[in-house]
Amino acid sequence: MAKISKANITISDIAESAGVSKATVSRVLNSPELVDEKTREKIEKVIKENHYSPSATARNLSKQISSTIGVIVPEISNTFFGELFEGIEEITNKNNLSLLYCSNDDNKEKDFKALDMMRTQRVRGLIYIPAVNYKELGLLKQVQQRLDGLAGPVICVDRSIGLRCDEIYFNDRKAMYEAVKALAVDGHKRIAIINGSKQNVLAEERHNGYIDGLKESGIEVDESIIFRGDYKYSSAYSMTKQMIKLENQPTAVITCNNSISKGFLKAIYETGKSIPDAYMHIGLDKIEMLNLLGIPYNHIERDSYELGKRAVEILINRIAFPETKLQQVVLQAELELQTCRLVKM
Amino acid sequence: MAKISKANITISDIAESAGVSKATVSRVLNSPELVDEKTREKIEKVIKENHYSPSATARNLSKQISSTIGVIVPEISNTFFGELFEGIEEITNKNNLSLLYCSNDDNKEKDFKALDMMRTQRVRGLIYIPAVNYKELGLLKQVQQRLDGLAGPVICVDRSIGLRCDEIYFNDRKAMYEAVKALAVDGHKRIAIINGSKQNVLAEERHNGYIDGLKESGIEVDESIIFRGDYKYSSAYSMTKQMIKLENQPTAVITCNNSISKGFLKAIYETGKSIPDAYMHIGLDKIEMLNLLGIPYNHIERDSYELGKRAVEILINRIAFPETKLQQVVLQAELELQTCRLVKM
DNA sequence: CTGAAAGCGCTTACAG
DNA sequence: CTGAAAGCGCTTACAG
Repeated sequence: MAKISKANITISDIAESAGVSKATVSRVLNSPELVDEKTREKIEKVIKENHYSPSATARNLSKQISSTIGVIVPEISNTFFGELFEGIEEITNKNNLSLLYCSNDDNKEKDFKALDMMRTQRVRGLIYIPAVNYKELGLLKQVQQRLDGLAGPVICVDRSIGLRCDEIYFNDRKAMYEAVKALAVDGHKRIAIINGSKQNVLAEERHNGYIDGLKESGIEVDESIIFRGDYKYSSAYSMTKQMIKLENQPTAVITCNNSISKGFLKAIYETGKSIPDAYMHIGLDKIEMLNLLGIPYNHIERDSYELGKRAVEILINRIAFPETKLQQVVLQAELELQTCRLVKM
Repeated sequence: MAKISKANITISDIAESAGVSKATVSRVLNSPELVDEKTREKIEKVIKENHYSPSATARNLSKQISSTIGVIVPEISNTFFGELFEGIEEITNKNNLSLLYCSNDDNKEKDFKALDMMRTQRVRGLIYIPAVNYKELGLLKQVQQRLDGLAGPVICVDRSIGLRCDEIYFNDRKAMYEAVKALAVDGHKRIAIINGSKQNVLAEERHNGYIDGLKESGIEVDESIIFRGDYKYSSAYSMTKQMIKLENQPTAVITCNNSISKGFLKAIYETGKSIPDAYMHIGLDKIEMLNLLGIPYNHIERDSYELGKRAVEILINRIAFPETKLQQVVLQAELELQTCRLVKM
């Protein structure tokens, strides 16, 4: 039982060195209780001495199953997804699953490429945030086909686009509805919204919630203060600049994601205006920096860390029980109206 | 050549359906130029019709080499690492490499577990940010042994702790030196520093740069305004509160990472003070929110996106040319003294 | 409790 | 240009 002098030690080397068969070594690795204590100890010693660690590749091939979970996310540098991803990692790590990462940059081509990779890698399950609203584009079938071709189940996160798989997302429509109502109760009659494009499912959800809220509050819809661009900082920035020039000004503004909120604030700030003096404001998602600095910031809070954790749990459950009915989990976003005073700049 | 009706289509199914051998199918997958055009077209048709995609697991085992790169990062929700990770993903994606992700939470145990996983997964190469300063802990050999046991080369990123592998990091010492000098030139003689712990390599680097700067400027070192906690928000917050109570106040403060800067600003803000009226301030790393809002913020800028891209490039190069000499790449951090005016809160 | 053998889905050196 | 065969490093049903 001298040290094995080889670069890549395999199960055969261990078996030989311990004077047993590969099968027995494999058993101490997988079901040690089946192996006689003395043989087991001997084998374990050889394994330890040689720092042997079995190849996941070989095991996966043999078992016809992999131990890695795939995750496809738009972009990790947006805090919402960063925290989502951390939640995911916490649970996969606890369950000794590896994590294969791919970003799709909200881009259809990259998304397809990512899906193909997950396929080829035979991931055990996939956590999937679709890049775009494929339903709108008439590409839903193509995507569904790709999901069906995967080796494991899929959970679709954050964006519900009608895919046949488990889903988990926030109730953005309701949250928006409540935001509008809160503003209306506060006396606001002209409530602007800066939102993403009509192709985006979430933007539509949020738009509908906004309309719900107006109707419920008896406020007429005014297209001139409904702004739709994309979910990027720069688009929100220029729409805000436009808004500021409007004859008939809104008194309150709702911004539909983090980047939009930032673009909005930047434009306001640059113009020498301040919140809430110029407009009452409610943003979607917290902005960490404001929170850390203790600056009150009205927003809809969505716990994306929790979202990530729950998503993995559902996926693991689905892997264990493939036949149970598909589920849609809806998480509640919470309206956080702090002091109704934003940073005074 | 009817559609194959099976759940998991393999190369044998394709071969059979196309009336050729597995070897030939494999060739059209790997080196199509070796295959006769007509046979190739026939095979390609069958592949497409059946949406066949070869198993990376089987291929990896057969080729004795994997197509995934591992990455071990402290935490993705810190913007510095989030952007680093995006840089990494961009390059791996371009090179059709998959990315196996693990976080270590700046925690030794998780770090070891992550390394073991990378071993077992036989990653082609590893991008590694060590959780802690193992040299200090006398565990360098253990870590080195783990790195040596990996299937591929390693690039150590952001923290140089004396590991035998390629390295890339920022010249923090020089950046700190320059920050101190800039403040001294501006007339400051009492320059405080809020820094991470002595166990942390980077904290030591930064500390040394600070001392260099003082010496060069003929300023005596004053221990009472050198604060060392950890790199967390809360620690910086309480140290700042302490600092504010000091008899002999500093006139300028340097904070040694993002979280520390935030804790510092929060404490300053809460006390009703403002920057730069109370203290001139230089932080390490940008703070996105301040930047977006157009609020001037003196800081040392480190492009972590670039760091990530370069790291992968070096790793890919090392994989291609294993025998070339190990390299240490030092990136320059840049002092950005905007208007020397920070947010007025 | 243990071993020999077949098999997982590929690749590739070899022969033709 | 193509195929048969061996091999990659495991697991597991089967026999003993």
